[in-house]
Amino acid sequence: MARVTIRDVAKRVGVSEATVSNALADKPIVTAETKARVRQAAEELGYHISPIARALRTGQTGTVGIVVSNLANPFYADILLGISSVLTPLGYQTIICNTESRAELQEWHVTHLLRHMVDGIVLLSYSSETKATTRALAAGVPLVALWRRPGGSEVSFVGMDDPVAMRLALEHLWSLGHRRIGLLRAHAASSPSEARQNAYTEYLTGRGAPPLPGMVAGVDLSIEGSRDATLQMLDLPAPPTALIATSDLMALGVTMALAERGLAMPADMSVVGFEDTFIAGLPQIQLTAVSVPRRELGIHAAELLLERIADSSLPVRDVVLQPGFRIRSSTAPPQAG
Amino acid sequence: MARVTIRDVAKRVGVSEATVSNALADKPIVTAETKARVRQAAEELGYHISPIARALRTGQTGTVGIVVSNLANPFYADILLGISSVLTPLGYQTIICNTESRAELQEWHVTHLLRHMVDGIVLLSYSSETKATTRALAAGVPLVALWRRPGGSEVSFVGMDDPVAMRLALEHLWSLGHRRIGLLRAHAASSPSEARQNAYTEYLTGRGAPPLPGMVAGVDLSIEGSRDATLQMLDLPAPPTALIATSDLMALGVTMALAERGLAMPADMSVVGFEDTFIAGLPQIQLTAVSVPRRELGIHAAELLLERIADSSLPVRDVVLQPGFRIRSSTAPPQAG
DNA sequence: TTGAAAGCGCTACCAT
DNA sequence: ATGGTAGCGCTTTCAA
Repeated sequence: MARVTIRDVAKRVGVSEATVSNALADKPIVTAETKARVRQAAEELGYHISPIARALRTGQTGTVGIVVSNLANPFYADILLGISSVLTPLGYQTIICNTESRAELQEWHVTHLLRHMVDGIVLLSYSSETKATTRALAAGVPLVALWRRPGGSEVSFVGMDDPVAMRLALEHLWSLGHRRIGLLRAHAASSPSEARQNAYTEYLTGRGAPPLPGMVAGVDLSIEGSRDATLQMLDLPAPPTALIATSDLMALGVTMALAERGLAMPADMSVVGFEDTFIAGLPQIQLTAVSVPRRELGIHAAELLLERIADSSLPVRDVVLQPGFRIRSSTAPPQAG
Repeated sequence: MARVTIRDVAKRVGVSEATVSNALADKPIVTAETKARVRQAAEELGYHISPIARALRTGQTGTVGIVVSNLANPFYADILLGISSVLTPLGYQTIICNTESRAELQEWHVTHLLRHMVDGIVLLSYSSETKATTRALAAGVPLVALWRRPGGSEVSFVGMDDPVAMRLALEHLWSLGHRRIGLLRAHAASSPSEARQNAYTEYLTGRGAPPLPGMVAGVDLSIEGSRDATLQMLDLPAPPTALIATSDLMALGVTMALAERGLAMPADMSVVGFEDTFIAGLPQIQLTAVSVPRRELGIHAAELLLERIADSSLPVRDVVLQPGFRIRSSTAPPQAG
């Protein structure tokens, strides 16, 4: 059961290993006839190239790493699906690494991916630039940041138009008559989170209703975190009549808090989510939400990465996708009084 | 920026490459003092082993493959977390492959994992034995099946005690007074699905209430599939008063169907789910469910795999974990009449 | 157009 | 206890 090597094929055809290599790589230098004979023999022997040996020689492994903050979040899972939908058909293996949003795990994973000589890395919701990413760039390994933009440097970026997304949510609520609108934003100091808050402040200020203190809460992405933040907001002297949560999971946290206080949604509180995963569409949830084109985000990230793997001298690029908006039944006009 | 190799370290310390290799592998043959000097030099130069070169030589890559039927299902995501929680700290890279439950993609992924010389493969909800898995075993690559048991052969298996799980659900419903209990099982002819149906039939028959025709539906794992099946059951002359869905997502499909028909849960229909993911616990869902120890399943699978990676002569083993049961508000006594 | 041979970085053997 | 060296399977000059 020993492995079939290029040598076996060469012997079988009666040519050199070099010729087999060139033939299988479909190099123009080899005669069509020789190519045919080589392919035939390879087929018969069940030969397949060893990516490992090839990698040692060329430095190209045919694998790409994906570093993701939370694999168990359906939102990220959908994005991953988008990524592999382009990478897998091309024969790339994807090494998915989960970081639990922990900086040291991010670092660890990127370091290990580099040792394994991945051809490129997608940083999905990566918190910030690190020594490891710097090393990646220095080693010429292309990086694509997705969803969050880590500060600085030579990385391509795929994201959503956050100001537009925020305005979509605000316009909906404003037109329903809401004036005290709270915001639950991601706690981490990431660019999308900040862009959203800026758009939020700008919008409300522009309409003469600048947000009151306590109306913006920075939370982690967990359901519990948003639940707690919501409970705090409900204790404000003039609590919000509507809440914008910048992820579906956060919105679920809001609904938990409301349930605990015996408040009804949307009667007592309107809630707008972000993402619009399948959860938002469940009959019991029916969350009005900004919808994020998850698969498309993944697809674009993969394409940007491939582009730079093919030619690393290409400049980095940014792709910004437009959000949609889906009105369901978690929003309504505020109660009189 | 050329890579630091073992040769550089050897030169620096003034020993041979062989000694460096042995020292870093902590082989007892090397003096403690030499080891110290080698480690020191490696540190100073920023040397790290090349897993690729090592793999070419030893056949061990330090990577394991995970083939999963649906990455976007939070249930499987949780299991993956369990797997990596043991593999990652040990320095293993995990290559996660999504198959969308498609046989040809399963085959494709296993084949590619073998070419990449993974040290072992976890088959998470793998549908059936294939040429690729046979090849894996022939090549001496250990396989662990998780959740579903693919027919035959030399694979370790980690699963749940399905008969017990089913009885937990039935006992709960029976004691509430339900007698017409429907079952939504996975459509595929997998062993757990069948074990559950057998336990179901046996339980009800043993109590003199064998399931009527149409009370068991085989569905795919999607929300829509279960919705459709539920609608059909509701059209039966004597529709069930309770439904057991063998996954949380299926249970959500049931609730969709109920919502469409204007039926209330649990008043008009009790529903028991399987899995008990975070979705089941949401205030709007509150699904009574058999709870599956997802992380533990993953952890055991990883351990079984490591065991056989370390010593492939070890016999395959099975691990069967016990389910829990969580009563929430999707179940109640049947309505009078 | 094809072949011979070097070498990617490492480990395992055999000497010393 | 340490060193020399072959070779894992492949690609890539360079020569023929």
